[in-house]
Order: sequence, then structure tokens, then C-alpha cells
Amino acid sequence: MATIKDVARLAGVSTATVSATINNTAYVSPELRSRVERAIDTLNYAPDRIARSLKRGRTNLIGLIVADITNPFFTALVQTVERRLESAGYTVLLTDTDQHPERDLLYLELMKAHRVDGVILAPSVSTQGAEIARRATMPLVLVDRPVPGLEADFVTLDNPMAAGLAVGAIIEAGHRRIGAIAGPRALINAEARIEGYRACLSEAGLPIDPALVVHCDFREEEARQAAHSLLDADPAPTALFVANNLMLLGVMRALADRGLDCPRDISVVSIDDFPWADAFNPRPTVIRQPIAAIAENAADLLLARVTGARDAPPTTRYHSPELIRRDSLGPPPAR
Amino acid sequence: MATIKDVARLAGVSTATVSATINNTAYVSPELRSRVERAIDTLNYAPDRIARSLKRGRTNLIGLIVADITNPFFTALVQTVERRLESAGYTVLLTDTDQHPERDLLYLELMKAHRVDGVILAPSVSTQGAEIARRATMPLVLVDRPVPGLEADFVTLDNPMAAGLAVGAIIEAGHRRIGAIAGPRALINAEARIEGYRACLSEAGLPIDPALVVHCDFREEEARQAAHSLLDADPAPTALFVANNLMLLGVMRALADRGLDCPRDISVVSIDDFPWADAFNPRPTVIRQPIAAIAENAADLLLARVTGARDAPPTTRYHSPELIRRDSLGPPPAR
DNA sequence: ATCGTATAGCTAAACGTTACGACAGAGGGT
DNA sequence: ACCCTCTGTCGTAACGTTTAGCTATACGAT
Repeated sequence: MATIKDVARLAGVSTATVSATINNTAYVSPELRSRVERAIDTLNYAPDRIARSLKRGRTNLIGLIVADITNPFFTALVQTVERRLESAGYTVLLTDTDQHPERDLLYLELMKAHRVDGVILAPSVSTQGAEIARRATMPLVLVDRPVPGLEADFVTLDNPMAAGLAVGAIIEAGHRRIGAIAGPRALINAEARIEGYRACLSEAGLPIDPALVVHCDFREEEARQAAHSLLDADPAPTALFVANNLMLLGVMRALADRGLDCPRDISVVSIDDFPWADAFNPRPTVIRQPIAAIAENAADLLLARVTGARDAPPTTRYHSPELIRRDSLGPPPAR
Repeated sequence: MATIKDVARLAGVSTATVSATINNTAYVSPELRSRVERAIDTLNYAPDRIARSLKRGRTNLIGLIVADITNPFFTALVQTVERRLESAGYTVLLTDTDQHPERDLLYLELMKAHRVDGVILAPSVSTQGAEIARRATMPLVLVDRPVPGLEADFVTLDNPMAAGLAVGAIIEAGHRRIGAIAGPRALINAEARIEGYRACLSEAGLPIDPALVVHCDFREEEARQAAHSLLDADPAPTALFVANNLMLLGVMRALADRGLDCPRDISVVSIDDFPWADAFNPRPTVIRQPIAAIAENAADLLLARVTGARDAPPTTRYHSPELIRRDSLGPPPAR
């Protein structure tokens, strides 16, 4: 592999001049510049970013730690973040914690060792704020889920609003008994969504029945069980609010288990849209997160920190969701 | 940030000894070893991988270039590759070409500049073999799609077999007139799948009607148009073989456009399974690629090259698909 | 002519590691 | 007592850049 010395020798100049022409960091006469450029071309030379990083003290690498790359939400996030960072001259170092809380810390250490210039973290669990803070010596922005006790920029969906939008639409369709499949209690997001559900209910003057809320992990099978237990309630809910896309699958399966037709027998609205929802049966009515906006916001915030352009105390940015009306929400069945 | 010098000073030894204890590269007496370890602990020291990389000439970074991270096939690939490489001590540098052919080269250059130890490339287009070869100075393994003129390890689905499995099942169900929505001609994969389709047809003694094969991009909308043109044939096919998951969506939409019921009026079998297929209507009968096996194979192959364990000439590994029977394949309609 | 000043380009010192060879001391064989 | 070998530790060059500071040249003002 050609080094800057080879280029310098071939062009008959010093390495300093080569560096100056590459980085536009000092005036170089047209004569020398063109000689250098020719040499670079013929040698197919590209500066060694490792050496450059060592000298400069920054790597142009950004760590991206997501909780589950398999979830289309994170996939879209990764895509947008990557595109945005790439256009700013940064490359993404990706890891996937697969929802294992301890990997947040592990990968943060990894990122630190690789001397990334900053990290975008979609935490897999909302604890360990202090631990994360201790390890995050580089700029850090949180996305999707907050971490209590961690002072950092944070970009997220307006979760209460999302729940309100969903439950509001359900109420508007005429439902009075609305069950909720909530996420795990440990997830602040999940709690915020359930808070939004309760707030919307009481605002409409509807009673809040604890029996109509069941918590479970963001997983298909658990949501299926949860839906069954909810459907066993007496009287059974006529509509279900589901807090996440994976859980929606479980819920739909539970309905199928019981031969219930959605939306004729029961309505369902969930948070998180996904590609191909149109091919589902029924096509689900959902709350769509503005993933691109969230991702761009997070990337820009981090970039501003990394370049030093931003030095303000950390803030939180909430993004507004959107209701996508499809077929899974209808009026309650006449009895 | 603490450097190795700080550790050495605090432990009262030389940097060489610190390096030796960290890397187990020479005998260090228990006495010194424990002093060094204590110093590392109190300073919260982690070796600078940039400096280490510069010295060692390797970065423990592996580039992963995929054609479309939004496609669940690539998502699963990324996840498995990342997990595999991580357990071997490597970190993934991810980029997404989003099917732009010129980005293959661009990102290859980027990876080269970052001095990755190797690259796994899922090419977005099957041309430019020579260009890629010229740029790929590091070990490279190709996955999913071949690149003619590029000598490299290659891991892929057995595409003719996949098509054979699909078309075989269709024939077995009693169909005689089977349309095919093929991928773009430029993609060798797509061609291989269509080859498999033809081979299977002639093996069964069925005529090959060129009017029943239509090529289009791996996109939903194009596939929808293609399906329409196929359904206009006279006599119309009673079953459709679809070469890719995205195209399946378009095909299903075309059926919906015409009020056709699948599988009662027409059967469909496609290549590529995806999560949540169970929530579709109808649940699609598909050919499932062994993504995990492909990803692991690719990662292991690359690792073997990177560590120098493997020095054999490049080979191609074909992985066998599996037929997943669901609801979109039935007998042809009685006329 | 002389001097001062601006400036193009060069030399060399970092950046934080690793690893090669040197070195000092211990121990054993003669 | 001497030498040789072995071994644990150390000094330091090198990896490929960037950049601070220096040199030499040119040119304008005096």
C-alpha cells in the first residue's frame, strides 16, 4: 500500500506538501499541486485514516448501538442515520445489543476503545444511567428511549401523544371498554404510552379499569398470552390498544386463535407502523413514528456536539406521531 | 484519557512491560503483573485501538456492505454476521448502498481507507468485477450475488434449486400454465432463478412460453405492473412464481386490484421468506433462504482469510433453501 | 545595493502503541 | 573463579500521518 512518502517521492516534493494539497491546509502552487495529484492518481493512494486519526485525535467514526436491528423501526433508524452521517464524512460502527442490557455497557466500552467521535445509543433498557455516563467520555445522544440519571441529548417519539392519538381514535369510533397491551414496566417508553392511554380515557370521562391493562415484554408470544388474558375479562373489551409492532402480531394471532374477526368483533390500534402492513389481514390501523425525522435529528445533534458547534446543556426533543387509518379499527359490535 | 505511559509510570515499570501484560506477549512476573493490573484499574485504562492498529497493521474492523438494509433478508444477514464477527473480536463497519451500483466502489474505497481487515460485500449490481477487484486489496467475500470477473469467495443461495423447489411444488399442485415474475436481467441471481424455473418446467414436460416470463426490478410497484401484464395473457396462468419478497407484495396487490382470490383463483409461490409472513393474507407459501447459515459461512470464510488460516483459491458455497408451505398455493381452479 | 518581509516548501517532532534487540543478573557447569 | 546460558525487564525504533516552526527565495521599499 502506497504511503504519503511514496507520493512525495514520486512528485518530487516533501510529505508536508502532499499533506497540504490533500487537506487544503496551506497554499500549494498549481505546479506542485498538479504533480502531487498525478502522483496520487498513479499510485492509487488514499491517506491511511488510522494514522490520520492517531495524529488528529479523531476518527470520523460514529458508534451506533441499537436494541434490535431486526425490528423495522431500528432498521429505518439505522438507514437514515447512516446516510446522514455518511454525507457529513462519518462512517458508522454498528452494534446490536439484541435487547441484552449488559451489552449497552459492553458496546459502549468497545466504542470508546475504537475512539469513535460520538455515539448514538438506542438503549436496550432504561437503567444504569450512572454506569453509562461514567463510560461515555465522548459525545452521546440517546434515541427512542431515555435513561434516567443520564444527562444527554435525547430524541424520541412523543409517547403520551402517540397513545392519545390511538386511544382517541378508538373512543371516537364508539368504544367504551378499551384494553391495553402495555410493554414491560421497566421501559419508560412503555410507561409513557400507558400514561397516555389513561390520560385519554379519563379525559373522555371513561373509567380506568386496571384489569384492562396487562404488561408484557415487547415480544410476539408474550403479547399473544396477554391478549388472551385480556379477552377473558368480563365484560371483554371491544377494542385493544397495543403498544408496539411486535406485540401487534401476537395480538392478531390471539384473535385468530379465538376465531374473532377484526374489526367486526374487536378493534385493534397499535403503535409503530411497518413496511408491508398493507399486505396484512386486516390492514392494521397504527400510529406511525416519524422515524426519518427522529434519526436525522439525532444525527444532527450528535454532529453538532462532535464538531463543537453545540455546547448547550442536553435537551430532549419530542417528535409528533401520525395516525394511519387502515382496517383494524371499526365501531364496536352491536350486542 | 490515560495512555500506556501513565500506566507504566504508576506501576513503576516500562511501557514494554505494560504492553506485555496486556497482550500476554512475554512472561511477566506475578509481582509486576499485579502492579500493572492495579494501575490499569485505577486509571480506567483501555489501549487505544487506533495506535495499536497503526502499529500492528490491522484494525479488527470488518467492512460490511449491503445492498438494502431495509430488506429483511439483509437485516438478518447483518445481525448474524455482526454477532459472529463480534465473538471473534471484530467490529462491523456498516454501509448500505441502497442498490446504487456506484456506491459499491465508493464504499469499498471507504473501507480501504479505514484499513478494515476484510470486507463482506453483498453487491448491488453484478458488474464492475474488474473495478472491484482492483480496489479490494483486503480479503473479500461476496454474499448473495456473484460478480463476474471477480475472483473471491462467494456464499449464496442455490438459486436454481430454490426456483426448482418453488416451481416443483406448483406443478405438483396440478398447475400447467405457470407465470414467472423475474428480477432484473442484469442480476445473475435473477437469471439463475429463471433458469431454474425453465429447467423445472421442461423436466416436467411442460412447454416454456416466453410470454409467461416478465422481467422487472426488485420493486413492489414494478412487480405489480408485471403481474398485470402476465394476467392479461391468454390463456392466463393459473399460478405465479415470484422471484423475490418485495415483488411478492406487488403481485399480491395486483391480484387485489383484479379481485382475484389467492389461492382459489390463482396460486403464488415466491422466493424469500420474511418475519410476520404469518400475518399476511393469504399467508404466502415461500422458499426460505437459510440466512443464518449463509451469514455464518461468509463470516467464517472471511475470518479464515483475515487470520491467514485459509489460503486456498476462492470457492463458491451454495446453500440449500427450504419450502415453507402456507396458504398461497392451491390446486388450479376448475374451469 | 541593502534590508525587511512575505511566503512556498521543507524538516522533524509528535500521536500511542508494539516488538525487536539489548542488558543485567542469576544460576549451573567446568 | 570463570564463562555461558537463560530469563525477566527495559529502551527505543517504527507504524503513516499532521503540523509547528524553520529556511530559502523573491520582491518591493528605502
